[in-house]
Amino acid sequence: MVTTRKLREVPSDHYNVFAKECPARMVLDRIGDKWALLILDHLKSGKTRFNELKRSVGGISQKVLSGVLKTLERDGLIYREVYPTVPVTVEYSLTPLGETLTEAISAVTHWAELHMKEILSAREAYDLKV
Amino acid sequence: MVTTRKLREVPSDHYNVFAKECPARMVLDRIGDKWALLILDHLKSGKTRFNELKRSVGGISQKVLSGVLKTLERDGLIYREVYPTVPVTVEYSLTPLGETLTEAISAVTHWAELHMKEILSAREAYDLKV
DNA sequence: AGAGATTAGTTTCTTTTTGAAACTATCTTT
DNA sequence: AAAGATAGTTTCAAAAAGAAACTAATCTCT
Repeated sequence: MVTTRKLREVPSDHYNVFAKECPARMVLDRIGDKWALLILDHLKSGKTRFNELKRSVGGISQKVLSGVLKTLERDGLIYREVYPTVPVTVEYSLTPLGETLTEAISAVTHWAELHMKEILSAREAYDLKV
Repeated sequence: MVTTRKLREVPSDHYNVFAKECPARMVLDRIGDKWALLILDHLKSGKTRFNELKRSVGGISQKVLSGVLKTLERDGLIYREVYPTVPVTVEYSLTPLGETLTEAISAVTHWAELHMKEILSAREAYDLKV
């Protein structure tokens, strides 16, 4: 026997984000990323175009935005609709599946805004000690 | 005028995770990270030691685990307690502030486990098309 | 007594990812 | 004619992550 450790509840089919090889972990690898969180959270406010997202999500590069949107689309979390206007228009929006995720995500981003002060003062205290 | 875009509600003091320079964003930079999410989520089950965390959070390297724990401690989200046993014992646990975050985080990790199948089939569908 | 394992990390080196900037292509505006 | 907008891709340098070895003190096994 190696160590005694508490096991956590795992839903239905033995999926477990803590297991490196579990597909659920691959899912978390995608959504557990600040850019994905911000993009999904922003899409809650409705269809958004590429450059609009780039302006809204401050500091993201086009390359990363493009990449994250691609994987979110592949994972069925967002739609990508192309309109043959000139220049071309591309609209991104949440799929029903993506919508089921945004509540959880908003809770996290909202938490960040809400508890910022506590974190900043914790940092100050820590930096004084060390 | 640049573009018309919907503004989202911002809590109390004009903090906004979408703004690159906002301190709330720095907070999200920390917690919007798969390793931080997994570590915090795991700590819900109680005090945990370094190597126990390493075993539980599959695939994390010691270097990264050590680094993430350090920043989580600095941000006041976890405690680090050292006991002068031999060999030394170090226990990590959630602070009250950290506990306020774990509910939001569990929602995300739990979502990953719950909706894995939908995501996997979305991927298959996408890969067939492209 | 020496080998091996344990603790919680750090160090070094390689590989991967990220970020910044420039570039594409087509059309409209100045 | 040059500039600006669209939605990206490409290229290159910098930063981060991952793998593996190393630390130091002590206990256990042979």
